Amino acid sequence: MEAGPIFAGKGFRATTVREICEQANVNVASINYYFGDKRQLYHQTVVLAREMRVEQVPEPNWDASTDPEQKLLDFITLILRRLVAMQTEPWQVRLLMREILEPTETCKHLVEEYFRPFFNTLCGIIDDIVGHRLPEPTRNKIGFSIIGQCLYYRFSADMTRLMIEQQDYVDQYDLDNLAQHIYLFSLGGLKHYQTLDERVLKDARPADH
Amino acid sequence: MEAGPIFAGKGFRATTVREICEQANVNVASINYYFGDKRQLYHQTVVLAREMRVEQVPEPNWDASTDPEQKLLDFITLILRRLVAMQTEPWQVRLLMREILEPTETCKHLVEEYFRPFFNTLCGIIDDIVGHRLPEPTRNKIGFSIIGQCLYYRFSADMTRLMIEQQDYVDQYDLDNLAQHIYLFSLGGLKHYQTLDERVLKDARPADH
DNA sequence: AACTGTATTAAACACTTGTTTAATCACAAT
DNA sequence: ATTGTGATTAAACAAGTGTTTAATACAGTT
Repeated sequence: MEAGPIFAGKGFRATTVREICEQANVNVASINYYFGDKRQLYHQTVVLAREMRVEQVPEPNWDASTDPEQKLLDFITLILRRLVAMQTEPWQVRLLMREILEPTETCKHLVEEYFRPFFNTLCGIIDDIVGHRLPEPTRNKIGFSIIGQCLYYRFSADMTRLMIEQQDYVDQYDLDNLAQHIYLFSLGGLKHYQTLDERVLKDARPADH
Repeated sequence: MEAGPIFAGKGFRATTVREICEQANVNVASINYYFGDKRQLYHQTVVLAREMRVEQVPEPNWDASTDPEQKLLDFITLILRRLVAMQTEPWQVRLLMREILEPTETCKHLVEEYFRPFFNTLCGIIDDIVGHRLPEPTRNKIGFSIIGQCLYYRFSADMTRLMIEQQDYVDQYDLDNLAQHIYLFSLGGLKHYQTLDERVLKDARPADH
């Protein structure tokens, strides 16, 4: 499968079937013969990318005794490992990133099969740490805050590198360092909610007049 | 300038000069006559988009008495207003987003002229809240955590809408609601650093053996 | 050896792309 | 009225696009 890296690098539109076929040393007609058309090849490639990435970076195994804060750190590390590959960026990541940014039909499939259960796991961890059930929108937003921090280092990686010293990026933005930071920062945010949420929720929703 | 919305919607490559010219009711040769080629038109359009957006959403005016926590809330609101337009997404935002994700030469210009000073303002606010100077990499990462949370709701907006109930999105993810959440969450993260950073920094850097 | 179904190929097809050309137009200055 | 200059146009251009076709090659079966 030579299509992956090319789709990942240039997107669906900018990728030509001729380039793929040349890379794979097959005839231009092969894609239409085997996949129907270019679009279906793309769809198959995205699905494959997700499967490969999940396989490459498996989930941590927790048992009943694993405490929720450790789970949070593990989970953040998992996201960073899966979506935010550091030194070399595997094509699978960039391809999935494109789907998140500009969803095609393929993305619905990704959400149901992968993102939603993934997000639900995170929500469970949040509930465990806070100790009591937050209102669902609040809980979701906390989840998005954690994921958002992680995704930043993928989506904005190129720009971030333009912002800070090259050497700092190598030294201070490795995976464990980032995971540790996001963990600490998010734990702080969570604790803050834990102590404030009753008050805030009461204050934020006065009788609307 | 009819090129903006089209470039924003489909990207440089997928946009055709003929579509732009048709939209603008001018001849296909006009772009080459006025801008040289398609690429230079794109560059001009990005620069214009940034200028328009800054003008559309001006910075808040603070005085010496404004306390830093209020500044943080204002700043988060500013980012959300500028980059994460809610109901209707102006083309300027989507165009700038594309530059962040896949920087062209134009992006270097954006970083120096706009993003870097913007980020420095945020760093100043962080320093004020923490009360003492954090190590620069730590301080930067906190900044990226805050910006990352904001950008999430732009970059992943389409996907987020696939994840949660449509009605919840309308009710619970309006601009003020998000700003309030990101503010609270980030303030918690900051306070956590404020109390832990001396200890963490000592522990995290033992004699390397 | 003849047949069959699949795999592979070069070539052609129909269409779109960004850009260029050369002619025409508008209109102020002479 | 004529000239000159820049704006605007339809047409052409050359290169590239995804897809189709029809011919060929290659197995395995009868």
